[in-house]
Amino acid sequence: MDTQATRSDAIYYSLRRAIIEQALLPGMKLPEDAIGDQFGVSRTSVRNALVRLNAEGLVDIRPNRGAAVAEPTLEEALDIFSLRRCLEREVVGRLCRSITESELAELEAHVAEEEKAMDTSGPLSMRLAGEFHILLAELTGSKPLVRYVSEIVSRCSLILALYSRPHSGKCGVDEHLQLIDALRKGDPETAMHVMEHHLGAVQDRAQIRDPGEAPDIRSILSEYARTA
Amino acid sequence: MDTQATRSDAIYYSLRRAIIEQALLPGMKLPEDAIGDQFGVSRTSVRNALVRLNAEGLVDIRPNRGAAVAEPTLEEALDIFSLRRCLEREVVGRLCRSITESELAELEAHVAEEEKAMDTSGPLSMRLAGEFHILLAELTGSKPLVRYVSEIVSRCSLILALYSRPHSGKCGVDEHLQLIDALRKGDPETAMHVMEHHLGAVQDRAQIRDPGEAPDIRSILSEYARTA
DNA sequence: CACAATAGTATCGTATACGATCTTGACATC
DNA sequence: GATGTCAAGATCGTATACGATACTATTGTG
Repeated sequence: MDTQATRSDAIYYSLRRAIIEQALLPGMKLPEDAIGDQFGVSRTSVRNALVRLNAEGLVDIRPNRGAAVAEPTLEEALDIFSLRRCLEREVVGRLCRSITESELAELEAHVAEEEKAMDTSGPLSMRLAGEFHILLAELTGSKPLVRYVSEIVSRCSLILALYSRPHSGKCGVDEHLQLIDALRKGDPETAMHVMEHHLGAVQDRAQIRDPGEAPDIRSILSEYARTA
Repeated sequence: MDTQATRSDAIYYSLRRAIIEQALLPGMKLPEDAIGDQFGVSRTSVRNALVRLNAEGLVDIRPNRGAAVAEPTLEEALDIFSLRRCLEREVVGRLCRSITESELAELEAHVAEEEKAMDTSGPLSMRLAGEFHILLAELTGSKPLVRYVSEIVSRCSLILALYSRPHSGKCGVDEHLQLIDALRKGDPETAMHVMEHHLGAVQDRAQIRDPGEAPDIRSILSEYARTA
């Protein structure tokens, strides 16, 4: 996982992480040259990565006008959250009748990491919060489901970047623990209800916020180029 | 819609259609050179298209070993159908409280086309059957939902190509009409039930089939190169 | 002074080229 | 006869180059 098979992959994962951690904010332009320079690769590899990010809705590509971090409208944001509910209900439903104690332990370990990261910087804890949901999806063993949940969760990060206020400290750790408890009991009704409540809470953080000015893309990506 | 903005787009849509209409069967190799030759473009544009198709699960790309039409395992197939139920339930639920009479007419017009195509070749009627579901998603007005349903429906075509028998004549036209009736009544319960039943019927066509031999990719694509 | 035309720059879309990796088939060896 | 080795060909990943398109700032005109 340290070095990817291809350079395109490396760029893809780096950009993805940069977007999810909100280092690259919605609306920010993503010029192929600048990114290529920063990562030390040609435009070809960058384009490949951008195409993929576009396919999963994290990046908008307008012909001959370049790529930019997607800016979901408020309307799209509501759709996406609605879809997320739909998908995560499916996840919870499947897990209730299949989850094992060791998998529950895995989830608890993840939440422990979340708690540890709560003190430190926002980006990490934001990413971990999302990855909890992706981990849930992975435990279903359904690759397509993982793909969709990953995608949706990423886009929700984007939405929170656009519409949420600075964001509250806890970031849902308690709710994650509640969910684990519900899964352990194996009762779909309560589990789904907890999930529903949790997602509602996440969504409720959405609120208008002004975009602010655009800093230099190279300085932002210098952090991400190292770990590519 | 006749000519796409970029060549990559043209290739993308052509390949996509070829896969959905089962001209390109699961497992078939997709060499960049051969496709580029056939469409009269360079590998660059073909690659771009293949990356996109890979992102939506229609094509597998293995590093340094080329692309091939995806071959969902039986297990993945079940997952995908389960996901499809989940998504289309969402679609139907939304439509029940928003659909207008003119939209219903639009659906009926589409089914009329399906009926007309029933006599002709399989590929067309198979594509139309899928597009009915995509049209449903479009009527929700939710772009993300359309994207996901399109993706899932395409992959279901792939699955039917792999696992279904020659395929029955009606192909669900009656069920589509039933669904429209249910939507007109605006009752979510019956509508979802009808949808559930319909998808169950589609899924039940799944059955093992042997892959057969691989014909020349150029001759298959000559048909699709014209309309690119 | 406001606004349209235009030249210059930045950025993208695509083709081509080259090295790297994988596949295939022949040959040698056990 | 089975298996391992290696060379030739096929195919891919990536860099680079060039024409096309969109953006920007300057200049000229009403």
